[in-house]
Amino acid sequence: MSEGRTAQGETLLYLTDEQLRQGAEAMFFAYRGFTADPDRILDGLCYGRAHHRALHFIHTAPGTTVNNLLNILGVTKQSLNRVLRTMIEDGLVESRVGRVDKRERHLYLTDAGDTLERQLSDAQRMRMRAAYRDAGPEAVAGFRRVLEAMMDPEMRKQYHRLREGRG
Amino acid sequence: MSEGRTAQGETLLYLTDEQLRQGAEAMFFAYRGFTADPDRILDGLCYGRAHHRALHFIHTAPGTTVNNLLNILGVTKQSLNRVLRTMIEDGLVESRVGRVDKRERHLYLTDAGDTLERQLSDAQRMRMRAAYRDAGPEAVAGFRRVLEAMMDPEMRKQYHRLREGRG
DNA sequence: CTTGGAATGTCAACAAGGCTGACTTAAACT
DNA sequence: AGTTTAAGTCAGCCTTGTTGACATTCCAAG
Repeated sequence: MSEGRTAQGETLLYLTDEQLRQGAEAMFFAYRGFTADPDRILDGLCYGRAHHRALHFIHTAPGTTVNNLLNILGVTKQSLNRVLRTMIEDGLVESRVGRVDKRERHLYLTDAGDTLERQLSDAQRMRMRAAYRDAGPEAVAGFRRVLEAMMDPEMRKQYHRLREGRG
Repeated sequence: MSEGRTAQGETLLYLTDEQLRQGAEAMFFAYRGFTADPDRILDGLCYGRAHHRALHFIHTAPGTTVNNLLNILGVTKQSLNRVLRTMIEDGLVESRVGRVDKRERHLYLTDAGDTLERQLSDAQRMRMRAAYRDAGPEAVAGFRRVLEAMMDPEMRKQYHRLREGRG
């Protein structure tokens, strides 16, 4: 099992414990880079990574309900409510009572919220664009394939749901 | 700039803002999966993700100094010291005074520490192994290439330094 | 019409794990 | 001898996650 060999004796180098360990380290270091630029921007403001995540997914799925956002982010409503409330107070997010079901709140970005979201995402995308360009299209395809395989099934559903109705 | 076209007019689909946005979402959801299994194990014990990270890198680089570990993890010594102290008290980590420079402390896993590290890493690797197998070797190579391109230069150095003297 | 359940919001308390700043100790360097 | 460096410690703060309890509002089924 820790040999990385099939019954046929064919060596699957990329499945050795050592390779997997290096993959985990790459994931760790890369995620740090992934979040570094938005984090730096948010440092000055009184916001954090949690605010960025909420902004991102409200931008992606405008009009989403609080419950839906909860499932996407995987946090408790109390935790989300804290960041959401400050952003509503600060005029970045608008919460509209649902028309069909008035219990639900639908979330939208205001112009100010859109501006901040754009700023954060631009910073993040700049790094990703450079990484994608360095690695090339085939590598990017593989990157996406492995990431998707690594998700929990629940999260994979969310991921695909978000992609519907876009490109 | 948000068109994803070169000066030659060649469309680089994988560099559109929309593709990059989806990549960011994939990264977010995948990282959740990446940490989910060890987190579940640590839930029962009185440890967290920070302990896992320390265990992992002490395992990877036995005899590392505190300062070195600090740089790898990218946290303050106070933050690291908190998790390190509990694990030393609990007999998972051993701190030996340096022979050449007695100011330094060199960190090693005890047998108990190695056992826990193994347990956590096995859980994490099981998911990665499945993801790697699903995606295939070429995808894995691309995955690694993009992750590496995404790191901060400082972290990329650390990453390579760790790989030296291994496979 | 009433009642049960669902969606949301809120309050309080707590924990993990980051951070800063100040300070000590011991060892090493110059 | 004086300065710098590695490590550890204490105190306090912030963000962001957690539970649990409870209020409100509304839909829908009986």
